[in-house]
Amino acid sequence: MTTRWLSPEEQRAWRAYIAASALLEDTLDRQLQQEAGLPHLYYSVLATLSEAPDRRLRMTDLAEVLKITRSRLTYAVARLEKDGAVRREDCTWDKRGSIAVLTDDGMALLERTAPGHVETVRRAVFDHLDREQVEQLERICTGITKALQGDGAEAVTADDLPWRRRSCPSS
Amino acid sequence: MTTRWLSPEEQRAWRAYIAASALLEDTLDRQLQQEAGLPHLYYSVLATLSEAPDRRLRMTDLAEVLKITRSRLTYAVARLEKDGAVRREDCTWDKRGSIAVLTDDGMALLERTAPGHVETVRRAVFDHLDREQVEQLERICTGITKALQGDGAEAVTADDLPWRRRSCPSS
DNA sequence: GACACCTGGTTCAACTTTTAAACAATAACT
DNA sequence: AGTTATTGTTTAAAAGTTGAACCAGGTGTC
Repeated sequence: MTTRWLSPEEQRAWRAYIAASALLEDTLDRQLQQEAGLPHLYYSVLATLSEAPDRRLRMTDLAEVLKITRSRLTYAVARLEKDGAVRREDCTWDKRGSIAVLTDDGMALLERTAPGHVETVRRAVFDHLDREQVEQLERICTGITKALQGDGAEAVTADDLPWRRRSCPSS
Repeated sequence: MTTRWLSPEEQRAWRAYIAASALLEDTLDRQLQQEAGLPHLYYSVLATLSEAPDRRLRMTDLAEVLKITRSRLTYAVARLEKDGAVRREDCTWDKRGSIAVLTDDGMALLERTAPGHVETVRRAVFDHLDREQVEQLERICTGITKALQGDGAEAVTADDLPWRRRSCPSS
């Protein structure tokens, strides 16, 4: 089968994306490293936990939301635990399980550093987007995620989690 | 000053972006590692060189286009040189300079692996975007880049390079 | 031209992260 | 009961990243 190359417009968009994402990730990493002493991924772990019911999430769920491997997450949480921002608890209804819990210290760190982070994100991204573009950005990214997530899977975002199977044996 | 938090729409868009970019970078890395034996960044080095006039670019220019530090680039090019995909040449009109040149082997590698890469990008991104969205994506990303690039700087993309100062002493 | 200062690029050592594979424990299915 | 699948961690190796230090060469000034 002959290759379906990118059209010139697509190429431009793709290059713009590559540049922007590299620059953005770099900026976020530096800003957070500076202010919170954490790389972006680690901050995301805390942020995700902070919004979860009861500030706790099972490792696999957390990994799924963040789109990283469990192995990578184990490493990250180990460090966050050492920093005192996260604590691990055993899962009572599934003895294999391990639950990451945001500590008060972690919450405090988050609250202390969130404003700076949000400001960075805003300046980098949202300050120059109109309503329409914000909406498009979401749609575009959701589409990408869906495409990459194996088509059978439902979209998994933080919002889905409170009702997910592993969260709690409420049934 | 009170924090300008993200609106719910912005939050959704931001989370969608975080998820998509993590997943995308991961996918590209794996696909390219598999097919070309290179991570995405390294592939981008080759791709950028392949489009430069005479398939060569000064290190600083290359770093600027790719939005990475010179240090990081030195490391990357060192490996690519060891692989035989890139060769370094001395810059004749500026004796400090070092020029990265895409070798024939590098070009061959690129040509061999480009179809698979493009196919991945297409499936992940462009297959589910319409014309309008492609255009928006470019605009959004260009805006981000501009915002992060220090406002004084002109946008630097591969397209600008043939005419850039360091490329050639044609003046 | 001598001086100071700026740039291009590399090197180094420390560190962090990532990966993949293997593993133990537990759950779930048949 | 006996597989098979999942959860989460561990391990060792490799890779990548960083920042600072550094050299060599350019640029500008007086």
